[in-house]
Amino acid sequence: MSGATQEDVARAAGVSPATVSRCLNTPEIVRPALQAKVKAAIQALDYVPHGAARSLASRRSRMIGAIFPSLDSALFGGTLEALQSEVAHAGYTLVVASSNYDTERERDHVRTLVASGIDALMLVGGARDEEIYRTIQSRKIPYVLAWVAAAAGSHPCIGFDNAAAAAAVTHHLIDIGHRRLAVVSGYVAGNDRAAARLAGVRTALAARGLSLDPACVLERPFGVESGREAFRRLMAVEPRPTAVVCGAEPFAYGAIFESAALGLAVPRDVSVTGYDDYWLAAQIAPGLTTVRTPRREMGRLAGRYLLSVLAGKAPLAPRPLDFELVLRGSTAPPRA
Amino acid sequence: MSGATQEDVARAAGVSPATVSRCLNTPEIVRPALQAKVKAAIQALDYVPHGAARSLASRRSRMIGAIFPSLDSALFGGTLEALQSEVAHAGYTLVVASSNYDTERERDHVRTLVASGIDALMLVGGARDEEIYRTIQSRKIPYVLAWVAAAAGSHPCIGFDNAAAAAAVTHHLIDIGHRRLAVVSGYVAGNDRAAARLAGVRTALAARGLSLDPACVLERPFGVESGREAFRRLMAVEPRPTAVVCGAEPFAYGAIFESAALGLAVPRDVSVTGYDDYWLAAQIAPGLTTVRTPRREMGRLAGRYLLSVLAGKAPLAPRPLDFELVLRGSTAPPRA
DNA sequence: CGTGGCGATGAATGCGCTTTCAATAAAATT
DNA sequence: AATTTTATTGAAAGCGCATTCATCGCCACG
Repeated sequence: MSGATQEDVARAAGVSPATVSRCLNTPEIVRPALQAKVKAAIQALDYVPHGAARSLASRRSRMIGAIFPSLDSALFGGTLEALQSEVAHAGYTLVVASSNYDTERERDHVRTLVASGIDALMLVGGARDEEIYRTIQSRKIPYVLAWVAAAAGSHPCIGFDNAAAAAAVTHHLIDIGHRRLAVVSGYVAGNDRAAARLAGVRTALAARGLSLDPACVLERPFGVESGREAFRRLMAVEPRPTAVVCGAEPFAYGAIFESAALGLAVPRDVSVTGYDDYWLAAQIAPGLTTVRTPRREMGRLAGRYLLSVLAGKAPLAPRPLDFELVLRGSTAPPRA
Repeated sequence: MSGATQEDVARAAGVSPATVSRCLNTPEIVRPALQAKVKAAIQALDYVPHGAARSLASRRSRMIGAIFPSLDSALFGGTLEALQSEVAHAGYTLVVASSNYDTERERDHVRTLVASGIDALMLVGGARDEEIYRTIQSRKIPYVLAWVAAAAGSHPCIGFDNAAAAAAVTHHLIDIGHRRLAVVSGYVAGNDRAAARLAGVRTALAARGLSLDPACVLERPFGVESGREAFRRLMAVEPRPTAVVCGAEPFAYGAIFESAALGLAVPRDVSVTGYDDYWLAAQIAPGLTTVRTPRREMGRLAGRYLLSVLAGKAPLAPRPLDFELVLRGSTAPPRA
């Protein structure tokens, strides 16, 4: 009913359970003849090894956990898909959870995942309670932080430099003549990516002797609607900013859509930049100047990193990944 | 190191391991006094029950599996998020995999997930080898098919009627005067949602004595680029169709973007409809006439359904969920 | 003051598998 | 040909927990 056991297979194949186990785990040390018999028995009985029993005996669950701030947005889809594919390829199974950008919930999920026996864990970003890290480290569970290049406390990271990417966008705007910038950012509390991006803008401005008008920095929940609303508000600031740097792409789409509603032309009246480079950035009119983030790459490499730690290989020290500034039509010099 | 065991806790609390177990699983049958001591010991030792051992002894893993055709697209994000949230709320852990719209790979994942001991399983759609169903059923694993309302063989489904939704869109077009429709569809092989949608269009047309010109039915991989290319090709068909029904929303976005490139006006020169109603449908100009699908609802209810089966409660026979035809600016009567 | 009954606890068993460890057969060495 | 390796296999011991089953107080009741 609930499946044949190793012993059933052993009996059917006329060998010991140990041999069946070895056929599955270290086939190279069992004679081909026996192996064939065992394989046949497995087929005949439709034997599927019992995962829990395996985990218990071997102390490895072959499961890897991942907690994302959200599973709904397009943001992490690529990372998730790539991660899943990578670990599945190595025979691992992916356990996911969504923290909803909530540290409390993330903590609970870490607990649950650790209890469920995951062998390794991927988290997004580095901003969280030390307690969470302790929980993971005390169990000696390999982990990696995705979407950031460096986190306080030197945790292993697979990501890019969020601040540098935001700075690159900002420098571009300054280079083409903008002086009054505005920023639409995600909430920076508990979100070090958002914080780094905002900081990157500030750094870039400071390097040119400029700064952000506090009225021109808006924190909003992610979403196009937020982008529209924020853009509307920013366009009412006096003196009006000539460029709006969006810390997440949906804000930028919202800004561009709202500009039409406001009778403003992008980039003639105001420049807009995004952050991530989704497909829409290239399709929308005007095309969105943005920074392309290595979303899938992060999933792939995070998986690879964890797998190699699990395999006992010393993984390469993860280097920051590249981003790419993509110039399109949404940015232009400000009107004289 | 790898954590205290039940026995350690028992010793620390001066009780038997059995009592510790009961404190965790059936606290109502252990005296408050003892319970307090055990809880204290658990705290002190930072005891986390070993999931695999638990599963092995109890024959339940508290894990639920889900296999999606894709994890990257926005398509299933809402369903995934809702499902995860629902099962996590009940103390279950979600194991995901992506089949990449590939039946072979799906089969492998089912095997892996079953082996890893999931208690229940969610799949998308009903088009797959009987063998897969046998694998699941022989293990008596509760399962549910999402995104469809009914599948061959009367499997439990949580979804809406894809054909009816496509038919609703089609009837709308016919009602406002269209007679020459075109369809951009996903590959129908191995994708019963795509197939049902295409069939729904055909049914609706047939009900009015109309039919599809074979040259006006294009199957494409999902994506905006496909939509653009397909739209371009359809606009070259003679006589040119007056409306393009897209079986997936990205096709529709592609069509609308391409129409601008072609110098065609939507809906004046050609009407376009979508399928799913993403946020972009309401933001784009013209707004996209489409059908809103209950994406999150499906995840929530699929989770709830599986949980209630696991709890031994007879779940309500799942009824088809509602979709909603959303009329916006991308459809209008054809030019006379 | 004695007895049946019930609720709470402990002892013991086994879930299905991996993994030493010992045993055997085959191959290699002298 | 005798002996040492080496390559395979089997026997058996848990892995950490849930779960009977038996036990022991304790209270209600007689």
